[in-house]
Amino acid sequence: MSYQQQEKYEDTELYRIRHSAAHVMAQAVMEMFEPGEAKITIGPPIENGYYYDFDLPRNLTPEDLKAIEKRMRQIIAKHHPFEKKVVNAERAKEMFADQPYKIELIEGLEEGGFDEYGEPLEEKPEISFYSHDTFTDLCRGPHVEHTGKINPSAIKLMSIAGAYWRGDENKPQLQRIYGTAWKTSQELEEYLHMLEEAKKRDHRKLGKELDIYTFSDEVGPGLPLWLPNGGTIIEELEDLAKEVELAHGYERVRTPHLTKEDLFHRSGHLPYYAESMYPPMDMDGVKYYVKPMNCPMHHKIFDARPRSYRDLPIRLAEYGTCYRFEKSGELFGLMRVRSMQMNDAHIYCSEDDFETEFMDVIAMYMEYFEIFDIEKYIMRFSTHAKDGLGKKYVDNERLWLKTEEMVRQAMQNGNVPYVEVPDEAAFYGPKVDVQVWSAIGREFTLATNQVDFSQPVSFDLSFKNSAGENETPLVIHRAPLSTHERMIGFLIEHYAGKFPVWLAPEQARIIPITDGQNEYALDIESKLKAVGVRAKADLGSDRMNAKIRAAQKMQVPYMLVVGNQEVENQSVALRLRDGSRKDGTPVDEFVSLVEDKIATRSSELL
RNA sequence: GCCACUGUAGCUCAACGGUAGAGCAAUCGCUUCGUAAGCGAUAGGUUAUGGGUUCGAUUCCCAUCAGUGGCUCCA
Repeated sequence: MSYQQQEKYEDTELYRIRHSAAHVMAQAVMEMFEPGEAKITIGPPIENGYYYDFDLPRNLTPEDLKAIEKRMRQIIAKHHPFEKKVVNAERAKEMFADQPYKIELIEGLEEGGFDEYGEPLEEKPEISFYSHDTFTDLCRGPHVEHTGKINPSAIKLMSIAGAYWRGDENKPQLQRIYGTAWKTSQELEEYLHMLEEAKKRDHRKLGKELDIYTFSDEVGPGLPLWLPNGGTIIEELEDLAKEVELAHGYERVRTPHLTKEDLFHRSGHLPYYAESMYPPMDMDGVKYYVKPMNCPMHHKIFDARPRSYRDLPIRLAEYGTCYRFEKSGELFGLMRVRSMQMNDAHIYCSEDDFETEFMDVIAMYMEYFEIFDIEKYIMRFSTHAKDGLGKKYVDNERLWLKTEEMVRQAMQNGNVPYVEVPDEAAFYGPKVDVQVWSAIGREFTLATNQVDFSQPVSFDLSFKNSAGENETPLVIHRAPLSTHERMIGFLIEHYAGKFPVWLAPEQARIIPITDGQNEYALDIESKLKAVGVRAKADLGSDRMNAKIRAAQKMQVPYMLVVGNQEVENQSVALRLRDGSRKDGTPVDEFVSLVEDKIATRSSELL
């Protein structure tokens, strides 16, 4: 995603090193096959490295990767210069006569139309080649002066993957090799170390270790089962949502998981969203669908009685359970699942109220981000694309342009930084998504704020305005806390399992030093439970050290070690999960400390 | 869905043609200990599932299922 990268990346030496490494890799791969057998496509630098896509007569293996990497080092050692040559299209096509993908690219350039990803270009570019040693590639550069400028001890081939030509699943599938390249071996080591560290906080690993969720083959892929610890976190998130939504004037509703097909025809889901829906079940000739979104039911609640402008805005909230049939390869731990519970709400408002309502949702994001200390994110404003009208998007260009301008104005007036991305909207309107990254660097949408000018019309929603006329409301779909699945997946990684006290499944563990203090430990446990603290006394026969270790591994924020001394003073030897200690803390003092941290949803332990 | 890889006890891994083994967790004893692993014993597996090759399959082959890395797609 281009907006992730600094504009300047393309001007850096690292960019040229990676781009050149891609060419060197392509040479090494070409040498493994008879002339004309291997087809080259594109090989750009990306964040942290580069890739190159090939169409090859056989599949590459991990052993090939080692051989390719070895050959790359040999090529690098020869210090082959990179030479640029500008040619006309005719000559270019001659040179790449046996490279159909290159011919396609040259034709794109010739027509002045398209770059290597098939994206339109502003002006007709020149056609240039870069050659080094035996390898020549259609390429606009830039490169390093010669292959020796690539540090042979700072490169590594990372993985083999499939990728569609021009990212189109209807086009041939290519083999992609990902590589990384740095200036120094130390930078490479740091990068690899960073990847290792990221794996440790992967929610799939931590979610298992912390007993938050599980999957069962018998239940099905993408259908997570929340363990008690996960259930606790869900309860806390819902309590937070209830509080905040009450303060922002929302009302809570409840709707079924299942509806007749007609409702989804009317909403537009069946024409535009059918691919992502579970197939219907047939009841006496009537088809019922499990809901992929809650909106149609909320619309019917709005429509349950006549509405006046005085009632507006109406804000209906529900932690609704939805089911979406995501393709099998798209599933990803908790972050991408087939059953999910959304922090959903629909705001019905007039056009005049739109900006206030839309910005109030953005303000709600900010409130949440502050609570969770979320700092790294991007607001992405997704708009329609003209040629998707009637296919991906409801066919009403006038309303698309109008509502997009309303959102743009609202964001600008509110001074909210955002990037605008065409052709990413929901089928019913433009949206502003909050993009974040998983521990392993995968980007995904956390929260969303969407405009809908389509469903209110198809549902015949209306209210009486002050002039006594019927007016169609706008609908805002919003999910600041995402879904439980994605939010908790994200939070596990965000906190690396060290949840703030209010979210921690177990908030305090009491550890008696010998069983002589068991009774005292149980006393403290019930004192804490009485004020709503999730506490547990560990009365096992392990030594204290082992009990501490067990509590540490579960990231319990507070460990209360109690021996004879503590019993005498009515105190606890407080140990925090960061290893620090506050011995001799009076029990009452600890109780009020933990109560305060929970009540204020503090990120601090002390 | 597509391409590649992987699938052994709850977890992390070993054995890789001669009918499975360790550590941790669990259970039961012993231990009663001052801030990240005390000691011992017991139990736990039709080696994802279903076929095939073989005298013999966890190991080789095929299919299915699931997971992983990507692509596509998304809260």
